[in-house]
Amino acid sequence: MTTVHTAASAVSAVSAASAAEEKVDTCASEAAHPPPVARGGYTISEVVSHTGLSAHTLRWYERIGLMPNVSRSHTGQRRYSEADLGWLSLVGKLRLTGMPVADMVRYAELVREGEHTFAERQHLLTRHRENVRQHIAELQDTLAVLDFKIEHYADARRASERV
Amino acid sequence: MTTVHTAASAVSAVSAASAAEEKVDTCASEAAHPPPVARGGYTISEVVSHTGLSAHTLRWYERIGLMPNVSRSHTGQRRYSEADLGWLSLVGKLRLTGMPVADMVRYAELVREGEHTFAERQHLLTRHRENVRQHIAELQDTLAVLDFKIEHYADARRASERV
DNA sequence: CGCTTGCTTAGAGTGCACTCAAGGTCAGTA
DNA sequence: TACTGACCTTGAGTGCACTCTAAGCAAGCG
Repeated sequence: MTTVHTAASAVSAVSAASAAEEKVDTCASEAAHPPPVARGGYTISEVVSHTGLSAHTLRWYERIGLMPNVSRSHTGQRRYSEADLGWLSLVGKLRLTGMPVADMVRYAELVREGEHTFAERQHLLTRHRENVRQHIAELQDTLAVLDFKIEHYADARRASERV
Repeated sequence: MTTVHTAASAVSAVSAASAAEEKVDTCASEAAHPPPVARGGYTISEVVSHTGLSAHTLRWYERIGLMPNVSRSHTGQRRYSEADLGWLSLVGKLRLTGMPVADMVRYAELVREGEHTFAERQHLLTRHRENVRQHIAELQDTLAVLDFKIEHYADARRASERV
């Protein structure tokens, strides 16, 4: 039960939203089955059930600058946009692949700073991609060992049952 | 990210050594370059440089029951055997693939308890193998996103330079 | 009106996996 | 003999990523 246990599947549900990414059209239908956007965006509890992250974590992400510019209702409650969900999906992927929060915060800063940071963003992601590739190799290496050992135990058990 | 960042490359150095699984002959020349086994095993600092783990960590592994039965010199210093290095290599792999230390300790207990724990050992490793497989899938999912974004930044930069 | 539910904040607490500190023993060398 | 350096122990400290607490505000309902 390390960091990965809560909401792995839920986060991948969000990742579908991230494919859409940036330009979200704000002009959806207004009355029927009022989509969250008609009320100004998703509430925090909607985002919780959508992503599997806790409300605490969502607020904490905002506090540390990882989830900036979430808009508010007239009573100060958070209203998440589709773009916010897309960003959360990316953050979820980076998190699940072991990027430190500090690096994600740095990336978020770069995004806020505009297009002149493309080079650094590319560099940051490229570095992370290398880490991910290496980690995949380690995992596959381990998979081979696990296969071997599991087969070994299975063999030994079959042999002992036959006696 | 948790757990993965320190000493990743160094541990893979161990796995190379364990791949060899050198059956060291104890009857080597006594004076010249005495092999560690001739002195009763590897010292902790030799294991440190071999594995990339810190001496602190090696002692801590022993304290928590993850690295049992390390023999000692007549002055009480640790002497690691080849088998210990092999075990350490496995532990390194499990650790790099995110198995909680508690589970590794449990596995170590089962190994100590003997052959009647084969079923539970197999179960434990099988469960971990599933986690590893799922994690690989997540990593590859993320890799696709990273490729897409990196290419996007590269394109944008090429375009802006052409202007 | 009171109650519940759901949200707000800043700051403190938790769990994991180390990582270090303090004080000590022992072998080898000047 | 004095010193150096590698090793020993127990217990405390660190960094990360959450996770929870406490106190309070606002809306909806019987």
